[in-house]
Amino acid sequence: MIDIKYLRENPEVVKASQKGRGEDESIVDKVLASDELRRVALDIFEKLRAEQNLFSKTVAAAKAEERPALLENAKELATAVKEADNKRTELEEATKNLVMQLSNVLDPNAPIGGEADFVVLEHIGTPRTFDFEPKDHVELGKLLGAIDTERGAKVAGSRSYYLTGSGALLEFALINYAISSALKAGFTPVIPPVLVNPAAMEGTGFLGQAAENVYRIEKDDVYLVGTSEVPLAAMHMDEVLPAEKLPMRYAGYSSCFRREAGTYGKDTRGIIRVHQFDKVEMFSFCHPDQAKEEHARLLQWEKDFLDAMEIPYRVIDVASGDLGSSANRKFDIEAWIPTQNAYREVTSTSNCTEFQARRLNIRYRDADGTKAIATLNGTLVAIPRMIVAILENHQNADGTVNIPKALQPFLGRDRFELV
RNA sequence: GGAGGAUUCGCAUAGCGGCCGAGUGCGCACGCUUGGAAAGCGUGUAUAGGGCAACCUAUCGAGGGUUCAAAUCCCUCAUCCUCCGCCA
Repeated sequence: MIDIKYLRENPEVVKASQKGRGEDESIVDKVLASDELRRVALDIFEKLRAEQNLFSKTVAAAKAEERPALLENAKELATAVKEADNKRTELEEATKNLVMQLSNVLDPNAPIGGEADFVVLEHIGTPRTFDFEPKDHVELGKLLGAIDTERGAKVAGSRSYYLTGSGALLEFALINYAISSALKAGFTPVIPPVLVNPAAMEGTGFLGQAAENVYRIEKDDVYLVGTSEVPLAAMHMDEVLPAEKLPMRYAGYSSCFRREAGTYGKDTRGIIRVHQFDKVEMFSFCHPDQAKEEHARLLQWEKDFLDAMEIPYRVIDVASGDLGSSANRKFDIEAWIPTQNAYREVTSTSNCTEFQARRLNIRYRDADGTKAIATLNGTLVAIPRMIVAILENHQNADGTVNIPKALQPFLGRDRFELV
């Protein structure tokens, strides 16, 4: 949610931002108009209410026999107050509904354009040249007894899979490596709830344009999270955090559930795009003045992870039209996938500035009072895609796969063998 | 699933339908006292909105209702605690 005061003072900036995202800029004027009406209604209500409060006091002070006369007109006043109150509430809601439609104000450095207009910031590592025909992760997964998509489909439907043997062990190793590096970086490890209430889902902004991709358990009115960003962000909902404790960094490990609506025919083979996967997510509550620096740090930790996995990748600055509504800037890391001859997204980090915190009512307190905090998130490791990248990049001609050095201590060996 | 109890200012508690935005204790901040500290004493100590300001308005788990007036009465819901049942 955008700060209405900021919007009042900088309508042109917000309009330009909406335009840059390819979103409706006329909302800005609608908000301003609605806000004006709201303030008038608020003023009317407050004056009437003040009158009523004052009157009530005179009633209280009056003698018993004088009261009936005093109460004569009081009912009318009470009705007027109630009416004004309803009007005020109505306009407050209308204004809020409009404000909620606005996306976060873009970082001036974010590239403007659609999905294809990202800017490549850097390439790290060199894609390997194979002296044999590389196999894709589905084939390798079968040879290693690591991934079983056929039985996944049988039991759970499309985009489902089993990780077995080496695959399961690889997940544990990745998680353990991720958590131990997060600990070194000062993160608090968290295993959050993955079943959350509407307030948490709504507050983190996943019931807006992303609602189609969220699983909902209607009977109990709860949602399955698509990322632990949701329970991590909502963890401090309605709280005031002390400024000296910032940044507060959490590394959440959880399953993630995604309906993948509207992706029919896209990445249908293998485990690049699935309905359920595990992920370690970094989340930071920080001082708004520190958000940019924190964003750079999250990106660096993501890069460190890819470096440790010895996988070539590139970093892209995601274009305005492809940002989530909460993010004002987003960097994706794309790993080289040999059999696709392409870089594919494996991790992503977003700076949500105070946008998300305002919805969730999370503030920090310093000497000057309380203000909205900044929130940032970034993927440390999303299991299936990392498995794809590791298998495909580190495969040998016979189908065995070399294990990156960083993971060897967690697996007790240096190679995955055929089954 | 059933039966009770609770939810008030950072924490602990008090609170008769009007004098309660709310008392007390602790904590915290500032001041006095002291060679310095502790103790003691004094003062202050919520958030949000509107207004240039004085000030006004809202908020006692949430949402409704009764009333001229609700922390206080009624209804619904949420969370927590205790007991019973059930399952691990």
